[in-house]
Amino acid sequence: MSGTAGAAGEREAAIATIQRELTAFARRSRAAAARMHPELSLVSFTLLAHLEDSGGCRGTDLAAHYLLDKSTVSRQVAALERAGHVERRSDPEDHRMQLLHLTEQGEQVLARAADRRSQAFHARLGDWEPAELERFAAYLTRYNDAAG
Amino acid sequence: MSGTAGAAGEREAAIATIQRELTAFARRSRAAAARMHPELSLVSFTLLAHLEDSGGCRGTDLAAHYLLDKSTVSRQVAALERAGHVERRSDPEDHRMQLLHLTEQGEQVLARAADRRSQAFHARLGDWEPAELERFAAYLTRYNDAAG
DNA sequence: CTTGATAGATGTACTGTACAACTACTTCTT
DNA sequence: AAGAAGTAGTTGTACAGTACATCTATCAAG
Repeated sequence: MSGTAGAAGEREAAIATIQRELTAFARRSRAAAARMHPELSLVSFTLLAHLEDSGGCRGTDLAAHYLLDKSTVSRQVAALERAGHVERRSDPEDHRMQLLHLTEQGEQVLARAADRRSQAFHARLGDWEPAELERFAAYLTRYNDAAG
Repeated sequence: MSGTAGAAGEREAAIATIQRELTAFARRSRAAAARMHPELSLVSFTLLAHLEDSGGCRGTDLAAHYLLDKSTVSRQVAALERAGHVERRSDPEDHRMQLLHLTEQGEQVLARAADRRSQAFHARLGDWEPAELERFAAYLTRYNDAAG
């Protein structure tokens, strides 16, 4: 009896820790990104990264992928265009939509920000064993898949 | 040679995955909190939870702990007070500072939000093995400790 | 008693975000 | 072919969260 109660308690405790630590991380992330690469907010970084990964997509795709309102994306993209990081190309087949793609400058800015992010992550994970990294990566992926 | 290159590559890949998944989580967290408990934003929740954990503290302590500007905390606390979730008590020893503590209503609102958060986490982690939960919790704690 | 430190509030400004209403275009239906 | 319905994107408006600079009140140390 006390055995199962103890096991349930450990389970509770582990979940509480996960909740607390993930929340702490979430709280810090924007400010940390702002410190790491002030020229590119976390959201801008994410959108540019998606454009790079996808090789160009529409605003609607960004909105759907990140659960953002299309107006939010519209303004973000407008700002990124103003900054010279993205370009829009009208589709001759369908004049409603515009394909967004990175400019060369956008690629460079993204690369620099990605580099600084990567350095920060490497610094924090530098002394982890390969097997630990693999497991952590797998756990996070599994968690996010369940959340999304 | 190819052996070490492969190991380094796996390491890189794991770190990249961790980076991607943590970023994805951070991006979603605020909106998720807003959906989960609309009456208490992620930040408000965090501040109330800290007041509960600490059993009452000063605005400055909150600012230091969460790396927020004191003006931000001042306004957040003012809003929480307006909502009836916290009360301030002047210290007769030092009239500069005010001890913040939860009201009974604040405790209830916090408890409800915490409950809904907890349910969401349990739902996502329900089918994890105890050993997996322990390791995930330990990894997150280790990561955050390195980041802070 | 002045000087400097500390706690907090306020003025101002900017970012990210949503919702609603609008325009422009495309596709479907009759 | 004409009108209805759907889709992509923009714009008006509003709000939350945040920072920085500045101000007030208080305390502490010389």
